[in-house]
Amino acid sequence: MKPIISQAIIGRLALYFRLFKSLYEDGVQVISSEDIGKKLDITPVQIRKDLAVFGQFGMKGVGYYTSELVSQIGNILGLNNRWNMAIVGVGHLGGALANYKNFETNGFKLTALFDKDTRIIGSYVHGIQVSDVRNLKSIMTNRNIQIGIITVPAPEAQGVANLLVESGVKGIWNFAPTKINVPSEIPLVNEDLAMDLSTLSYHISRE
Amino acid sequence: MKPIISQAIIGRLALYFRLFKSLYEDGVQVISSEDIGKKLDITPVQIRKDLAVFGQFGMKGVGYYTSELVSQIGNILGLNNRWNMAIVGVGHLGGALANYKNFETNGFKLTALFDKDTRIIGSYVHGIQVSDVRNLKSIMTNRNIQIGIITVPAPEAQGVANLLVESGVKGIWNFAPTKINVPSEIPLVNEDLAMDLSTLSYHISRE
DNA sequence: TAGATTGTTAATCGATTAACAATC
DNA sequence: TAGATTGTTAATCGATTAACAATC
Repeated sequence: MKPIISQAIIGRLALYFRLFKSLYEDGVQVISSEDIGKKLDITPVQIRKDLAVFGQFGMKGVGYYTSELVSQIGNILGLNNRWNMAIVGVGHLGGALANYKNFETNGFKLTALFDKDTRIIGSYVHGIQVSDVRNLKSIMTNRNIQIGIITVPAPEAQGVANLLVESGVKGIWNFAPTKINVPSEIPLVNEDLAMDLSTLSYHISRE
Repeated sequence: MKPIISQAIIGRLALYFRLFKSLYEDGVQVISSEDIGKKLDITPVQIRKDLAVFGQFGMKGVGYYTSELVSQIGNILGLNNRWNMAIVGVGHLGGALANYKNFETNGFKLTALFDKDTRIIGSYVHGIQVSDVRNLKSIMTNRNIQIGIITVPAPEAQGVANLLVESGVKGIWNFAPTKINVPSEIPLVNEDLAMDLSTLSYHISRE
C-alpha cells in the first residue's frame, strides 16, 4: 500500500524541515505541534496529520524531538543526499541562481552551466565555466548530474527539456514561463514567477 | 454576494491570460475550452467553470473570443493597470529580478532599488540607481510605488516587510525563505525557491 | 497519578468532475 | 435544423478540521 502523497503535504514537509533544522541548530531539542503551528501559521492538527503519514515521529505527552525530525524528514525529502545540478540558460535569472548560496546548504551542488551564446560560453560564473549546450549530454553524464534547471526563454524551453531527458536527467526545475512536457516518470517542478506576480496584481486590484 | 475566489482559480486565470494574449497576438480569434485545455493540460470543464465565475465570456456553440478574454481577464487580474515596483535587497537574486525583462511586458515597472550596503548604494542596475534603504519610505511615496519585492536574507525579511507596510505599500512579493507577517489587508505572495527545490528532491528520491 | 500531547477515526468543507440543459 | 460548445446544477472526490482515545 503506497499512498499517494499530495503536493500540498510535500510542500509543507519542506517548510517543517527548514524549521526543524534551524531549531535543532539553535539547540532546541523538543517542540510540540502547537508551537510548530505558531511559527508556520499551520494548524497543529494539520502538522500532526502530515507527519503521521510517514511514521510515528512524536512522543505522546512530550512532542517531537528535533534531531529525530531533521534526520527522518530529511531522508523523506531526499535532502540527506547530494544532488548535482546544471543550469541551462545563463541569462540574468540563470546567473542569479548560479550565485544563490542557499541551495548549497541543503546538499544541492551546482556542477555545470550551459548556454548556446558563444559570447557567454567559456566564461566563469560562481567558479563554474559555462559550457556549450551542444555538449550537454556528455557533460551531464560525466559529472553525474541529476537535476536540470531550465532558465532559457519560453520558446526554447521544450527543446532544452527534451535534451535533458535524453541525457538521463532525474528531475527538472523549470523557470521558463511555459508548460513543458516530459515523460511522467521525470519529476518536473515549475517556477512561474510571472504567474505568481499576476496573482499579486489580482489581490491588489481587489482591495 | 462577493464569492471568495480561491488561490487555485487565480493562478489558473493567470495561465489562461498568458495563453489568450499570445493567441490574440498570433491572430487567433476564437478558441474552445477543449483547445485551451490541450494547451495547458487542464480539463475543459475546469476552464469553463473558472471563467464562468467572473462572467459569461463565451459564445455557446462557438467558443471564446480571444480579444474579449484578453481585456476581461486582464482587467480582473489588474494587468491593464501599471504597477510600480521596488526591490529591497540588491544581491544576486534581487539583481537578477531587476534585469528580468518579462515583468515589464505586463505593466510591471521597476522604479526603485534599495539596499543597506554602502558598497552597493549609488550603483546602477538596469538603469536604476540603488538607494539607501533608510530612504525607503520617502522614495516609495514620491515614486508612487505599489509593490515591494523582498530579496534580503531571511533574518532581515520581517524588518523590511514592516518598513514596506509603513510606507503604504499595496502588495508584497517575498523571496526570503521565511514566513513574514503583514496586516491581512496587504496581499502577500511568497516565492519559496528552497521549498520548491525540496519537493523536486522528494520526487526524485521516490523514483 | 494528572497533565500534556500525539496519532487516528469520523465529520466537514471545498474543489473538481460528471451530466446535461441552453443556445449559438 | 443539426452540430458544437458554453454555463450550471448535482455528484464525487480529496483535503482539512473536529473529536477523542492512547499514552508518555
